[in-house]
Amino acid sequence: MSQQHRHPGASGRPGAVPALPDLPEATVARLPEYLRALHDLAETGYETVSSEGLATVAGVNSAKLRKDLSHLGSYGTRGVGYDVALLVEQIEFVLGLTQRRAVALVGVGNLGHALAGYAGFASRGFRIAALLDADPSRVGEEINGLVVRHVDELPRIADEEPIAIGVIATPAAAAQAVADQLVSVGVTSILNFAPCVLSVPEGVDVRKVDLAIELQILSFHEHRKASLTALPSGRAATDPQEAIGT
Amino acid sequence: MSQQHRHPGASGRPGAVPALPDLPEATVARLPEYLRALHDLAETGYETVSSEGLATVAGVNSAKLRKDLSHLGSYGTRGVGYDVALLVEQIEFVLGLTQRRAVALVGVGNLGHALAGYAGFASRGFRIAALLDADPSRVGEEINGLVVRHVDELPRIADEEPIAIGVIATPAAAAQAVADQLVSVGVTSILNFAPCVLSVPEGVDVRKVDLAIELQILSFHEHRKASLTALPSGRAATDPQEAIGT
DNA sequence: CGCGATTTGTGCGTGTCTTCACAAGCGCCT
DNA sequence: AGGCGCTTGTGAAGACACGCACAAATCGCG
Repeated sequence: MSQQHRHPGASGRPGAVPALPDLPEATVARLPEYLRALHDLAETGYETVSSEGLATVAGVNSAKLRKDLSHLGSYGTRGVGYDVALLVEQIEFVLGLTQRRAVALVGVGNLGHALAGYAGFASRGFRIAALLDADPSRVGEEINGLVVRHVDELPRIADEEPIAIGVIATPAAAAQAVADQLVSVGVTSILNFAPCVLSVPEGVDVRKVDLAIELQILSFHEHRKASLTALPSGRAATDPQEAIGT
Repeated sequence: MSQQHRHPGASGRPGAVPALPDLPEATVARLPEYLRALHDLAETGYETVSSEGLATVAGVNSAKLRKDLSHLGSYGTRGVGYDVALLVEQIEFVLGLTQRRAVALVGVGNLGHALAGYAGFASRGFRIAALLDADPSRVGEEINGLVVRHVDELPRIADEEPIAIGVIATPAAAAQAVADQLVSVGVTSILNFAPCVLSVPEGVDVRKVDLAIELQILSFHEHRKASLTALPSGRAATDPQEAIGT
C-alpha cells in the first residue's frame, strides 16, 4: 500500500485506495484475455483500438467487451476507440498486477517441472518465489535457476516474503495436506492442479485446473456430434452452438 | 416427466445411437467432476451414495447435482440414493468415454513433455496416439514410450487411425497453423494451451486453458481482499463469495 | 461552424444457471 | 399392513449473463 498508483479516472482523494468496483465474476474471467489481446496489439503498433477490433482479437462479442470495460469506468473515446496503453494500465491495476506477486509452487513432478519453466508466469506479473516438494530425493534439484526446497520449509519461506498465491501440482492424495500448510502460512489464493476438491477456510480462494476434465468435455461434444451425424433423422451437423469458450 | 428413460446399453435396438439428451453446457462441465468423485467413492467401497454425499465430495451444492443428474434421466432411488457403479456407467456413456479416444499432442516443449507424461489421460479414457513437433531437433526423441514425429506427418497418422482430439501445446505464434493442420485432417475438437485465440471453421470445438489467466484471476481476488481489509470503512474479509469454482 | 461518420456506453428483452422448498416415492421397522 | 424417516426429482423464483439496438458523444472535413 505504499504504492502510488494512478487510479482510475478522477476518483478524488489521492492516496486512497480507489475502491475497486466489484466486477461480475464473468467479467473478471475475461479481463486477462483482453489484457493479452491488448499486449498483442501494442506490439503490433496500435495506439488505439475499437471495441470491435479488440473483441475480434480477444475472441468475444463486441457488446460484451464494451459492457465489461464499462464496469471499470469510462476509458474509451466515442468515435475513436480505446487507448491501448491506458487500457492496459487500467486492467493491470484492477487485476492487481501492478505489484509482482510471489508464487509458491508445490510439487515438482511432471507438471510442476513444466510450470516452473513456464515463461508465461514471469512475463505476466508473477514471480516464482519458491519450488517445494515433499520428496527428499527431489529437494536440492535446480530447475530454471531455482533450487527445490522441502515443503516443510514453507513457514520460513513465507516469513522472508509474503506468498500471494500457492500452486499445487502434487498428486491428489497429497493436495489437501499441502493446501492446509499453505493456508497456515497465510496464503489466501490457491491454484490447484490436483484432481480433487480442496476444503479451505472461508476467505481463501481456490481455482482448479484439471486437464483431464477439459478433454472429457470435448469428448462429450465429439460424442454428440457423432450421434447427430449418425442419426438419419433430421438435423445435420451444423449447429448454432459451436466453438464454445470457457 | 412421464418418459421411459433411455439408457445406454439396453436401449432396445442394438447398434442404434440412443439420442443424447442435450445437456446444459454448465452441466456438461460438471459431469467429469462427478465422475471423478464417484470413482473415489467406488474405491472407498461405497455402493450407493446420496446426492448430499456425492455433492460434498464433488464440491457442489446438492440441489445442483440432483438437477444435473436428472438431465441424464432418472437413475436414483428415493430414500436410498444413487447406485455408484450405475451412475459411473451412465456418465461415462454420456461423455462418450466408452470408447477410448485418440489424442494427438502437438508441441513437446516444456508443457508438452508434462502432458505426454500425465497419467491422468490414460486413466480417464484417452490414449495419446501421437506426439508431434515442428522442430526437427526434437523429432525422434522418445517420451514415455512414444517417439516424437514431425507435425507434417499428421495426415499419415490420421490416416492410420482417426484422431478425436488435438492438443496444442506450442508457442502462441505456431498455434493457428497447427490448428489449421489439425482441422484439415478432420479433427473437430481442440484443446488449446497456447495463449491466443484460434479461428476454426464451424463445427469444430475449441477449449482453451491458459495457466497465466488463472493466476491473474486469483490476483484480482487478492487485490480485492487487500483493498477491503485496508479500508477502515466497514466490512472485513469475511465475504459470502468465496471459493468460487470454474 | 455545422454535418456526417464513427464508436462508445447502456437500457432492455431474453435466455441460462442457481437455489429453495416440497411433493412423491422408496425402504425399513414395528 | 401401515406409518415413518429419508432422499429424489422438479416447479417456481430469483440471480446472473448475454446481445441487440440506439442515444449520446466525439472527430474530421468541407
